[in-house]
Amino acid sequence: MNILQTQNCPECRSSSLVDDMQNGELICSGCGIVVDDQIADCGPETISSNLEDKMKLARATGQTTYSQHDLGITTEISISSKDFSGKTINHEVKNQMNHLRKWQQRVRVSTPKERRLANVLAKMGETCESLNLSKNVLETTSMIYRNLDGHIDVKGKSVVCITAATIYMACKQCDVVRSLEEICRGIVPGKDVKSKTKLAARYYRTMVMEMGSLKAPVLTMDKYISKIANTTQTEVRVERLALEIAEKTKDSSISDGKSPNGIAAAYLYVSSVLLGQNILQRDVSSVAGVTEVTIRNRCKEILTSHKLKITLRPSLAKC
DNA sequence: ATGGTTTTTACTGCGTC
DNA sequence: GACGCGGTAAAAACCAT
Repeated sequence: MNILQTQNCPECRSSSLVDDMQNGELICSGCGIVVDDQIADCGPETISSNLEDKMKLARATGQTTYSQHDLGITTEISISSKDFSGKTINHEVKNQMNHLRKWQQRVRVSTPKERRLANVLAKMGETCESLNLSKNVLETTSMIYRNLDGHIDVKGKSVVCITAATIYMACKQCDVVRSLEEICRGIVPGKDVKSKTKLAARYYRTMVMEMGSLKAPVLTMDKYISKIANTTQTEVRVERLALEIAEKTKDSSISDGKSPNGIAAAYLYVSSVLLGQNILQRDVSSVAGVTEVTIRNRCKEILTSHKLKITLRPSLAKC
């Protein structure tokens, strides 16, 4: 209960009016009469510090999502056979409700544009789930697609490839390392991945050109190194050394035009050898998706490129 | 379509266990 | 002999023009 100072009691002129929010009444604490009833509760939904209680007492979720075409704020007509007070609904009303529900579902996606949006967003949801991408990435993907709609003519473009290109961009924005091919494999498992990747790459280029490079940040080498290190379960100190060497050699031009995966794999391999933790070239190359030859070539470049003051094992020094 | 660059494939030999 | 590594040449893939 709160004491209100702005109003006086019409009976005793007392200024100590209190509101009983539970019953929606305004009461005079002097004479006890109800000054006003059915008053609106303008206060916070709940003062509980417990999240669970807050959720229970909340009037609405207060959350919208870009990953649904209607932002997730649609009205659903439930299939319950009881009304709000628990009384059973009679047969005639029930039929009417079924009819309403059917039409409500139809008008939710009314225009072809909305239908396409719903379709693409559903595909994005499925893909992010199968690729184990976080909700954050899905939301970013959805938002990028919505922004895209005005800039690029998505009509007639492959839903699968647009989805892949958008998720790829969202991953970059969220600092998640996923190659376009990985994403395409998640959408169309099995054959056809190559051609889909190619088309998705074309769409991605168009997107970057239209939306500007700020929307598509370039992933730094440390992200690639960490990803390979995590997948190969490399020791932390090896990863740390790899990151350190990468930092020292970042100014040299060894990474120009080379695949970042190969360079990251080489950094890790060099580090493991230096620390006496012999990771096999075969293992690190298969995780990085490059061949052993590529790793060897990158190793050579790393070791010869810079003034790295490192002592090499005789066998390594040869290269 | 073309030419340059990078990566892959396939093969080889060497050293170590 | 098996294994891991390093080297090489040719082919394939990629990319900018």
